[in-house]
Amino acid sequence: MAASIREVAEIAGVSIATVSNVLNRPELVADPTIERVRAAITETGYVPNASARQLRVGSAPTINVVIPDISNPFFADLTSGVERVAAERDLAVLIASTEGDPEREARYLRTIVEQRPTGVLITPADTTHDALALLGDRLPVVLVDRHSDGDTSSVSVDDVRGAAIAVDHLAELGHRQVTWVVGPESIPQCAERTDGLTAAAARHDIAVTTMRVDHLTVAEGRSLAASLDVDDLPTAIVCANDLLALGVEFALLERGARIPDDVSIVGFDDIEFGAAAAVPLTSVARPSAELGAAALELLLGERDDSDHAPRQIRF
Amino acid sequence: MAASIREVAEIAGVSIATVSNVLNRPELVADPTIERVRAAITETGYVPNASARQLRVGSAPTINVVIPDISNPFFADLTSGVERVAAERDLAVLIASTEGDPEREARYLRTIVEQRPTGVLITPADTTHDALALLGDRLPVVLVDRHSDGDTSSVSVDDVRGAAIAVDHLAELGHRQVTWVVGPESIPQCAERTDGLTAAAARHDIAVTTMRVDHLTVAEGRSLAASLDVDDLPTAIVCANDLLALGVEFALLERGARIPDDVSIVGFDDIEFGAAAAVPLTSVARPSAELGAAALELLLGERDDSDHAPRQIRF
DNA sequence: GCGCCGGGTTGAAACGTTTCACACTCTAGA
DNA sequence: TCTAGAGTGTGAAACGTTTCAACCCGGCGC
Repeated sequence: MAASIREVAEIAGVSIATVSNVLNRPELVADPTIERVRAAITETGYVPNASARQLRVGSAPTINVVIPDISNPFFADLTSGVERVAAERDLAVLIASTEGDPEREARYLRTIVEQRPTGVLITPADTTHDALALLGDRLPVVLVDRHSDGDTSSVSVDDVRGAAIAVDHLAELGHRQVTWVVGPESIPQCAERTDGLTAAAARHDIAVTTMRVDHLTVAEGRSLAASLDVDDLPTAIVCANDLLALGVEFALLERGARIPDDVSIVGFDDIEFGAAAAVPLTSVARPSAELGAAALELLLGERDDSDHAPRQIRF
Repeated sequence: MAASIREVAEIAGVSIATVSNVLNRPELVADPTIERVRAAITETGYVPNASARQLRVGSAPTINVVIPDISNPFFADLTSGVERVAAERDLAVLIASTEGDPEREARYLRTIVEQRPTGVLITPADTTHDALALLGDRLPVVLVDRHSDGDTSSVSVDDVRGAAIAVDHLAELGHRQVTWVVGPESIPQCAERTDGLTAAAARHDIAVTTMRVDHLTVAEGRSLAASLDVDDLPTAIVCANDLLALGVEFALLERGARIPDDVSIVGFDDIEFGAAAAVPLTSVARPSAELGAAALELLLGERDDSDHAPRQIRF
């Protein structure tokens, strides 16, 4: 049905090799021939078949991005950083969202490996890295927003330091205690931020109360805040990300708390929604788009250098 | 480098056809043989090459979703509806975000056509449908959240009616005038809602003031609200989507307006963030996930029936 | 007049699958 | 004893590209 390179060649009166050359290395072809082939292409509405090309060439001009949650603006921003540098290199970016489900993640990775893309950027759903085992060393991979311990490259943020910044800030404002709202320790961000926060709190002699939630979402933040005694609030609440923080803030505002007079709320990621909230969220910014861009650049650089030493970049 | 079906066949002592059968139609193969082939597969770490398969079969087990803005929760939800039904059919869902840029959209569509996926779901960036011309009738396509005039199938929402619902609601509350905050008319949703709103307003004898923004984002909502006189607010503001509405709400709250006492704000889409806002947003709900699911089902149904009559579904 | 060069073009192999038609071996029934 | 048919397995073609080696041909230097 769809026109193939053979028909184009026939109409233009050349061989299929020449058609291929017109498409990929026009400098080898005489001008009038190029002309004729181009005409034949538009006449037939020919579109090259990517599968055939990839089969021959060995890999697809494609970057797959695997993230846990597409509705988290942090990941949306990250993706746009990836897309920016991909566009320069004529690579298409394909996004898959695992909803934090390791099984789904595995499914996606399996089909991705079958696809033989140029590379994969992944933020694994949890810390148990068997996800990577699936990829093996079959494909160039860079971990994004996860620090790796040496075998794979990664681009991440120094979350220990980030948490310290948050605490320093609160200490400066005179707080003597904070409540730390955090997700499961299997998410590395949570673990690192817990470390950074407790260390910094100890340094400033600040007391920490920890509350745990299952997911880093607005809804969980809300329901957690519902369990707080609004007449006996801590002076400061630090949340493991902005979604949580927004949830907490909304719920508390609703129940009549004044922010930041009664309680200071701090989040992580600095998403656009946070700045736009009723009481703009104080947040430890993380360079999401830069993170994505750097990850892809690292990936591409690594692919070109045969020198395969994995690198870890920290922001 | 990567093991191919040939090596597996050799190790298992069978032909490649048999390996292929083990993978795709195991009922044709004797149990002990299956066993042997499976062992060879794990031994070699064989992963089938999707390009080769697709080249042979003609299409990839893949659905491409093209949307204007991945950070709009409405589209994120829509996508998750698509993923749900895709998972049942063992199809992978790949998302591309055009950021409302028609040129980018064109680029994506070009590579998608080359990929020969099972189908494409698209919310075109603007109303001038040359995007579809690119696809031609090469691929099964369903328009999502856009109504089409007959040549292609589509799944959309009756926005005229939605706008009417909003106005009816306001009329019931006793409002005599509304301010309508809307994006460019080239976005069909905006146009339809404008129609529905003005018609319904006329019916209720309500005065409409229209204000126009360029993008349907929180940021635009904020800056628009900044231009309002906070001491002389309209009694009701209807915004073309929830992002705008949230922006307006946040900006007005910040400037001391009381909501809903001073002014009622109504949005469209009923995104999770809206419900979670300081003053929960009143919003005309739209079944985002259902929209996505229905679109994919329509697409698949159409592919199977050779009966090619395009259908338009309205929620 | 000869050999060489280089620009332009092409034939054919190769990429890794799926699938169709066919072949082989048994068993059961006539 | 012969045949039909079920149950397994296989050889080879086909999918649509890219690329390499080879070819053709006209012009140039000798």
